[in-house]
Amino acid sequence: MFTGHYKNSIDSKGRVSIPSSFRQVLANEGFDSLIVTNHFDGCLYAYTPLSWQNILDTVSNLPRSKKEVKAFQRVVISSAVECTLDRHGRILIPQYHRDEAMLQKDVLFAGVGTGIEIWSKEIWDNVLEESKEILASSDVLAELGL
Amino acid sequence: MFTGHYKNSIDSKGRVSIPSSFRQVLANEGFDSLIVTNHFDGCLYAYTPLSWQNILDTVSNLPRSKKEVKAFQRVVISSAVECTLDRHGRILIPQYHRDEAMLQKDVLFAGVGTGIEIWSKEIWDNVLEESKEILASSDVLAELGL
DNA sequence: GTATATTAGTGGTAAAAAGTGGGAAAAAGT
DNA sequence: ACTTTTTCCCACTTTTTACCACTAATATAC
Repeated sequence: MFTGHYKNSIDSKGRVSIPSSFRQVLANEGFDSLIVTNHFDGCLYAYTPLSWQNILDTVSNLPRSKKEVKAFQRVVISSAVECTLDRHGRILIPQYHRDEAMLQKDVLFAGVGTGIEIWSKEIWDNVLEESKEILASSDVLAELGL
Repeated sequence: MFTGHYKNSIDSKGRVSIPSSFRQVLANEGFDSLIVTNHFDGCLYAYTPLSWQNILDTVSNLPRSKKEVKAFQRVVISSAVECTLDRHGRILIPQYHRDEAMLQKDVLFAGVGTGIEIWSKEIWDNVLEESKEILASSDVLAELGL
């Protein structure tokens, strides 16, 4: 499970270090790569190879005639890249993903349990505030038993 | 069960001693670490590894498409860090948590049964007063069977 | 009541790990 | 065959972690 959040910086080649805590989670599962995809709300989302396979399996059993399925395939699946960690624990994020998520300098990695959200620091700050408000003004937590 | 409250001081590196009474509770359960998270009302909240695992399990079975679930993941899960006690019984509280809870010098640990609230002493004093007033001016307790 | 032993809490330093930047070799594309 | 892009490797800086020493407080023994 990925938890915690960390800020690292992306260099001119598009390389960023994966926070070491996340690398340990990966290593425990026996992996040395992440699947990075678009996440249609301003961030990128990184899956472990295992959890990505689950997504692929789920989708392949859905009817392509449904327009939402097609949309998912086009946005998420066709943007997915397997990024292998280099010997210092960095991945290379393709240009189109950097553009999509507006990654320029400070990159924020947020562990959200089964995966990792990848944000531009500035955008993350705003999203986090919004999220706090959502939690504060809602009884969902109680309903969920949290 | 964590009970009582204790004041310790945080140093420039972000280290604080966990009150020894709490350490004994942890040790009895066979643990030497706490999971520290945001508690979106001015304090931090520390779980035992066991009770934190329950939270994770609950959340990982919820649909990420719901906005409250995402909010919870972003605020709570992506703020969670496992803090291992050093040989003197201290934990290291990350900068972002210190900022969030405005921990500067005096840190107050309040045992609230299943977990521990971590407050800046000054804020705690106020919250405690407010809490007393809430109790004094309400019959909810009776309704709750207390 | 004083002295001694034990435990709790605090602060600093040195070693290790994590993160960052650049250059050379290899591969791909033209 | 040459240019451009990508990948791999090395060197450096910063941060983190582990270790050690000290003070204060509490409890125990005389």
